[in-house]
Amino acid sequence: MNELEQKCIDAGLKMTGQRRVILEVLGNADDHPSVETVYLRSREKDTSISIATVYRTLNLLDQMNLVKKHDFNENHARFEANLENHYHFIDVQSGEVVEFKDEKLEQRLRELARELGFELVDRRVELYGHKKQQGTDDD
Amino acid sequence: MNELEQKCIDAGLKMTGQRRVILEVLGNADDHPSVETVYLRSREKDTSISIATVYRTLNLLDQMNLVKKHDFNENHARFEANLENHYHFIDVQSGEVVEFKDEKLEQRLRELARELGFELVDRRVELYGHKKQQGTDDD
DNA sequence: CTACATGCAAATTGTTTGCTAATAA
DNA sequence: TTATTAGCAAACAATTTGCATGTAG
Repeated sequence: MNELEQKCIDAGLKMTGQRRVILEVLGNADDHPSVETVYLRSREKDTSISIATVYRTLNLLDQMNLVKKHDFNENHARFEANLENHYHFIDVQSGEVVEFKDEKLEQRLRELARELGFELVDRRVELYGHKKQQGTDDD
Repeated sequence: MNELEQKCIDAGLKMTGQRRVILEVLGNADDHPSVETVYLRSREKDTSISIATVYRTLNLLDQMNLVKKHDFNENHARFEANLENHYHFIDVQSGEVVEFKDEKLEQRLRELARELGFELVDRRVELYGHKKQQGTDDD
C-alpha cells in the first residue's frame, strides 16, 4: 500500500477499489497528469472506473492537501502527488514540465510575504520558455 | 486615444467602436477584471457590445501581448493591461489582488532560467495567503 | 470594394451534481 | 446495518465558433 493510501485511511476515508487504483496511479506518476490522463491510466487497471469518480477523488485529495492541483495555462487542471515546495519550468513548445527547487528563491518569497504583512498559505512560481540547446522532449 | 489603441492601430487592427470602448476600459482599469467585468464596464459606454466580441478582443490582445491573461485559481480568467514584470499576492479570504515588484526575485528567476538552459518568455509568481493584521478588503 | 469584425445563438469543453445502486467498515 | 461512495447521465459555467450582416480602411 502506498503512502497516499495510508494517509487516506488515516483520514477516515473508505478505501474502495477505485480509490486504491487512482491513488496508485498518482503515487506512480512522475509527471503532472490531467484528470483525463489519471482516468485513462486508472482504466487500464480497472475498467469500471468512471471519470466522475476521478474528478471527485482528485478534488477530495486536493482539499485534503494530499495532492496539488495545478493550472499551467491550459484549459484543464493537472495534478501531482509531490507535496514538497517546488516550482515549474514549462516548455512552451513541447509542453514539457520541469520541476526545480531553489532555497534562495523560497527564502525571498517568504521575506516578501513578511514585508507585505501576509501569512503565506501557498505559492506558485512558473517559468515559461524554451530550451536554448536542442534537447529531447517529453513530460 | 490611449496607448493600447495606438498599439492596435500600429499592428494593423481595424479600430471599431467596440474595440475602442474595450481598450478604454482596459486602459482605465487598475484592477484585474474578468471577461464578465470588462463586458459590463464596456456595456456602460456602448450597449451594443456582445460578450463574444469581448472574448475575441481579449484573446486577440493576449496573443499580441498587449494584455496579460491571468488565472488566480478561480473558475474564470482575469486580464490586465499592466505589462511590466510584476507579481501578485492573492488574499485567499477577500480575493484581493495586490501587485508587487521585486528586483531580487526577478534576478533570481533569470539566474535560474539560465542555469537550467531556458530562454525565458514569461514568468508567473503568485503568493496566496491572508493579511496578518486586520485590513480593508477590495480588489 | 473587400477583408476583417460583430452579434447572435448554438456548440464545445472541462467540470459538477442528482439520483439510485453498491459497498466498506 | 448504514453512512459513504460509485456510476450514469443530465446540468453547468466559461469559452469558442458558424454564419449572416455590418463596416473600417
